[in-house]
Amino acid sequence: MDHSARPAQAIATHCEQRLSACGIRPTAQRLRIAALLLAEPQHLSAEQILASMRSAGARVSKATVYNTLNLFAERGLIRLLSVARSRAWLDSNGYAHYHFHDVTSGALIDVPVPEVERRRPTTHAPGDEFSGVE
Amino acid sequence: MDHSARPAQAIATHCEQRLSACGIRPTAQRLRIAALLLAEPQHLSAEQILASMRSAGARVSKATVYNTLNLFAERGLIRLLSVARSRAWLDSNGYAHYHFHDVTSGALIDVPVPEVERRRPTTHAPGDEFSGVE
DNA sequence: TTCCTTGCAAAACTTTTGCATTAAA
DNA sequence: TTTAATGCAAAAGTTTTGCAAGGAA
Repeated sequence: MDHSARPAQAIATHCEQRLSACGIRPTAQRLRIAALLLAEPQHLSAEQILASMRSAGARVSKATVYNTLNLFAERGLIRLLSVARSRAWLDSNGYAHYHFHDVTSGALIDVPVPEVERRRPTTHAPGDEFSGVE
Repeated sequence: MDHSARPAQAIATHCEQRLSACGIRPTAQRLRIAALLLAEPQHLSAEQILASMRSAGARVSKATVYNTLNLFAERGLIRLLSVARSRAWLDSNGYAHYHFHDVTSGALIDVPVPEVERRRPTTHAPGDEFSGVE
């Protein structure tokens, strides 16, 4: 008898519901990728996902993994943990500050610490949306 | 008369001192890269630095830019703003948490919000060093 | 001279794209 | 059947590496 907290069938059903809720057709590959990412909180690179799926016997291509990840991120199902397409370097001896990531433009905006602490519920420009806190 | 806050000469001297303080020989290319990064807080990609230097008339190669940036980061002069060599994807509907980046192993560690709030001055494993807050 | 730095080109690696094939509604 | 998703391979983009040439101590 299987004593694991969440049987495979329950996970599959859960993933299917979440994909459908986002208007994503639940294909076999997408369900497997979703199961990996949504089963428990974790950070995976595209390469890790590909390797994991293949070692589990799934036939899947790099392109599909990237397509799927980008689709999931676009629909808000997952989040991308790297800010820019390329890496960014900055002076470490500057003032203490947070980074705000403008998801639309990809820009990275410095915000001084006091400003964040004091004005938590602040105003937004029209159309601004809250994406998440890193 | 030049009314800019920091004359070019002052910036150059300042950069030279900071490089020397880190045991980095202050060559022409390194000083130009340092001037870009240290003049004011900003985030630059390697490509932006290269383009900026070349449009300013400097003769510099990609390899030198990367070598220099990696050297600066290694010596603690600047910081790298992307966590992993590759991008990472994660479930956005997980619990609220921070990310701790293990600089040595490159691992990304989840830490629940309450744990951070309550135990700010916590213990460290021997050899752990504090790298910075993002 | 000796050691370190640089530039160039090629290699390694990550992500995207084009297109024929396959699977889902 | 009609549309959308997949796999493959090639392309595009980013970062690293090897090595000869150049510069500083």
